[in-house]
Amino acid sequence: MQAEAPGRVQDVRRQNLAVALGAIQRTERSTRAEIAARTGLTKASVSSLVAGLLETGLVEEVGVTRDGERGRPGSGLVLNRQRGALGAEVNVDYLAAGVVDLLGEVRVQEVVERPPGGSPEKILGELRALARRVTTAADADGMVLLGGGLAVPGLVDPARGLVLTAPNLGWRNAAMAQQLEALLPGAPLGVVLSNEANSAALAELWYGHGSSFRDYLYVSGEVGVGGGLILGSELFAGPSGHAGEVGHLVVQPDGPQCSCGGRGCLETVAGQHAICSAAGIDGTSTADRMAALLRALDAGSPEAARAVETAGLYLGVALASAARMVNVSAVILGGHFAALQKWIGPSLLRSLGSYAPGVVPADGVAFSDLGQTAALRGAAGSRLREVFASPHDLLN
Amino acid sequence: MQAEAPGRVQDVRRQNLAVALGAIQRTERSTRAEIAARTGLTKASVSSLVAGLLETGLVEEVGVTRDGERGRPGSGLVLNRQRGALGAEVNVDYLAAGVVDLLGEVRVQEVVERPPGGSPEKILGELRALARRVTTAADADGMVLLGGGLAVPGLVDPARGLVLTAPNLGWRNAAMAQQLEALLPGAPLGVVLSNEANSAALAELWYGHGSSFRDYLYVSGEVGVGGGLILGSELFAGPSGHAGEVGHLVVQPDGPQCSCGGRGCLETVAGQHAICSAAGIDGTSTADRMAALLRALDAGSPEAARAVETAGLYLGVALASAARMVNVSAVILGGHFAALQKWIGPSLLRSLGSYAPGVVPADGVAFSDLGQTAALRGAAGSRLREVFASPHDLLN
DNA sequence: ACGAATTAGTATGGAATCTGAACTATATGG
DNA sequence: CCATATAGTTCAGATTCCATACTAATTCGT
Repeated sequence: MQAEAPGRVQDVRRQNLAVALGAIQRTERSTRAEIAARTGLTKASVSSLVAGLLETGLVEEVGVTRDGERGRPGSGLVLNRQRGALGAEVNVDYLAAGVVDLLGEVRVQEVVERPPGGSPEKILGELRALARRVTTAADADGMVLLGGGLAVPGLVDPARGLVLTAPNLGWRNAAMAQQLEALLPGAPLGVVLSNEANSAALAELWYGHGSSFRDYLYVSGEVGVGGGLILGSELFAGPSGHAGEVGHLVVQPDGPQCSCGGRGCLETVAGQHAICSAAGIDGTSTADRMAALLRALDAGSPEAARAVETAGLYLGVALASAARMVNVSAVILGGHFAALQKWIGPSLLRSLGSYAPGVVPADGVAFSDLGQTAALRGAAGSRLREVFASPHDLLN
Repeated sequence: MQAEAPGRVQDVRRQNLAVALGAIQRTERSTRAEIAARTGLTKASVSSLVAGLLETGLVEEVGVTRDGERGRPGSGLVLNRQRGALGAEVNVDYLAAGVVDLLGEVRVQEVVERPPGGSPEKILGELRALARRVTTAADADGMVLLGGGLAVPGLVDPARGLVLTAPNLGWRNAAMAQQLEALLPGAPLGVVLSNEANSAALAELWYGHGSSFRDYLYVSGEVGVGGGLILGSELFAGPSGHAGEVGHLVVQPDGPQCSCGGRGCLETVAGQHAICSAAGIDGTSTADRMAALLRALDAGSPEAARAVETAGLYLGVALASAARMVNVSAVILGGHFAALQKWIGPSLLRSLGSYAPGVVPADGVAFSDLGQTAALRGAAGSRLREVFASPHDLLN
């Protein structure tokens, strides 16, 4: 019995605005009558709700549509493609920004490679310039941006605009509320932080394999191994916001020390550094080493193949446990795991089948094909989702 | 965007009835004015809501209460202790039933030891006789039972009244909707099935260490190792209802075969059978063997101590992973783990600290002291919680 | 002992919002 | 060109909340 807030009569309208908007979102073109039929609201209510939605600017009335054969045609209602959200990502060796419209389509997008390192202020300055280019382009297209999301590879506190820790960026307790606001000055919903793996998991839901799975564990293979958990088509963040972190599940009780202080974590055998080292590959930057690893695999290097196979084996151990723990039957692999699909897939499947038979079937394992801008899309998408969840907030 | 139901004006009242009832539940004795102050509802609304609650019979008006110094005293409102729910449990070697009132107090309770084995029909026949004794006693006390819960050590489908699998009972796809109804004929909310570990986890929340933790993993050590996950003071069941099953997390990638088909599961090293075997203890029944184990430990047997220590070590491995996966920082151990607290505690803490330092601190590890009737209380309690969540349903 | 002050609870009117039924608007089809 | 069908609007009625005013019951101060 947590402190439940009392309901007001007005809350009913809040909810029904969202219900009506949801109905419009789910089809290419709706009419009021259709919305009434699908939601169970009366025509009268829908009329009134649609009037409200038109006022928010989220919905547009387009010409008449003849749906059936006889009778008066309805007037078409569609989502306004001139409304959208900014998505951005700071990662170890690149910055990215883009604009996604209400239909979920990426309208503008730009990725800038950059050498690793730099203070939060410096990097956000660069990102700001990038964001300005992107939003200016969107503006020229007549778009209005309602809010934005910024994904970073680390733990965040979205409410306070704080990056708690981002080990691979070298950030710790970075307060960035002001810089976030500066990315999208005056936007109704502001810009909020999110975790890169979580955003990528959501991008997968909306733009990737989400059509096949409602519940899955997304595993992002970067320098570290991150994770995002999608349950019931929603991100499940856990009590303090970082559930799904598979990178530090214990897969080798007597394995090597991990940077987290633990021992035998998945990351120590399946992270990019670990795989490259095991394959005997070195180089200056991580990106270079990964490229070299792929070349070695293509060239048929048995050493490289064995390194990746081992990673797949332990990935299977971790995913077997993880899937049982949260009761999901699907896994989506992104980042370097997606790039290594051909080589890591077989040992992963074998391992999953042997450690948790029947839990994650072979067709429950998928590899992402969203590429580098997954997190950006997820970050923007989650802000759009907020809009869909409470359109009322856009009515002054 | 799942199919959201439209809201009606009446739903506001549904919610506010629950809010008002919640306010009454949280204090020993309330007045209308107090409820208004605490919930934010107006006095007028509270008056009307309380009238409704009185009609459900869940709340009683008791004499006037002088709360402050001056002014008209309020009329006291308390939960009706004559309303309650039946809780029952079928376990490998005992049956249990009891009645819990709205205050959460156990009013009647009875446990019957019985030899393992028997068809679902036979066992539910015995349980029915037990339930009748208990409900008759409650009836004599003037109690009205609104519903009931039956906990079983296995996976259940509460909606269809089905026990999917209960390996230690030897049940599989047992349909028991009729027998459930017969346990409490004509009760407004019927009797529903639940998983034993989940119910025990909830009992811990309401009657045990729940006052210290809002988020924790409960681990039930029985013949198998079960688990229940509490997040935000709610049971988290996962997409298909069996999240939190720590018994089959992989703790030894090259460990022995498990009955689940996997390999190196926690259950193969920390289940009752596994511990007793490792300690070199045999006997006819599991209960006998556990008793012998405790005697051996008390007598200082190094073999027994080592067996339990090993179990604690691997329990730590599993819990380190589990806690990270769902992002909780507390663990409550029940069943034989509670009984073995003195011997298993140190190695468990050591292991947790070494595999996931900082994730589950030492004061995040607690041992249950609810004993055998935890599941019964949890099962009844969850039905009562339903009543508190929607008192409206009890109005004609 | 009695009125002022204080607090509890109820009654009444107004606002928001849904429903249902009646009504208007605009098509198709013989 | 009128019957039929479908879309959308209007309006009265129901529900439930809030705000305010009112009545009820008690303590405090003189």
